[in-house]
Amino acid sequence: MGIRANSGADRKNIRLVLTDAGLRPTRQRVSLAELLFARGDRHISAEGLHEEAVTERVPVSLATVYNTLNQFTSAGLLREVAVVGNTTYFDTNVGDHHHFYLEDDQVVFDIPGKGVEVGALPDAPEGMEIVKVDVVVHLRRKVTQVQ
Amino acid sequence: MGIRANSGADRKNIRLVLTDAGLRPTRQRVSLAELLFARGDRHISAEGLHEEAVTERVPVSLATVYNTLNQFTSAGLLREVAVVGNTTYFDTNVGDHHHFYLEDDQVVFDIPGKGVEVGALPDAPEGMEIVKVDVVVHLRRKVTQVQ
DNA sequence: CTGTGTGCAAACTCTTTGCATAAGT
DNA sequence: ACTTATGCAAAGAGTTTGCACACAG
Repeated sequence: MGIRANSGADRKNIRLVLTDAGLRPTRQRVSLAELLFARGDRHISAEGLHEEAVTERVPVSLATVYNTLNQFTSAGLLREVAVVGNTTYFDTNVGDHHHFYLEDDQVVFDIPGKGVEVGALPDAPEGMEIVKVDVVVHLRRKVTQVQ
Repeated sequence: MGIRANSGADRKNIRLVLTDAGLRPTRQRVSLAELLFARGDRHISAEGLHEEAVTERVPVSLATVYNTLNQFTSAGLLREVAVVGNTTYFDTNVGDHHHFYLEDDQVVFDIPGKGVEVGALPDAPEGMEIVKVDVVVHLRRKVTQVQ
């Protein structure tokens, strides 16, 4: 069912979840999972997570961060968030919910509460099935007149 | 108001629209606009448009295609479509509507008709305003059992 | 003629890959 | 021990940029 911060994202729990997902609980994967799931919902890029790992004295290479994020996503522990741009964001909240994208800062965050209701979903075309629905509300900082 | 194929996307019209947008109607820009707007709604990448231009004997460099697509987007003639991945897709339909993204083929197409209704939009956070809303319904080809 | 646009190649960013080394079970 | 993961550096996409030449008004 994924890793939830408030269910105690401690090492034991994390190792269990990784094992269940068919992923060896290596030092790097456990540490990255801790960083990712310790503080509840996060939206982070590979580069961002790597920097954080370096700061936290977790020895891990950028390539491994990419591998790990993709593996976690395949395992359903993370979800990729669609935004325009060349950077991929990963969301620790796997449930159905949607996102604000602040264009000025290139930052992603959850739309709080029941902010968006996607009404009737379209039927998937013949022979296809819906994998997920991403709603991204693009924001810009309001231009305030200087007085 | 943009360029609409069925309003006659001929050279005269295109030159006018470009001029109104503050863009000089150069050979390349007019030709690219023709390719983009000749056949109604399209979703195309820079690389794809460049290949098409080459096929159509329109002499234009890839860098110019990128420039042009970005300029058209700034001018409101195109709209960027949000999908995960490293390729940016541009949509000739600037109106409010949403997209299917076929993951297997990395192809974008419009959701036909009134397939999606985004209900109440969330309030933009303090000091910000909503620029646009992108809904992307990810599809996968249904796995059919071999018998 | 004057200023803007274009083409080319190089630079840049993000991401993936190949292979030797290290670590998990 | 055996297998899988990691790190490094290099390769690979996609995109942007700098500067000389070409073109539109």
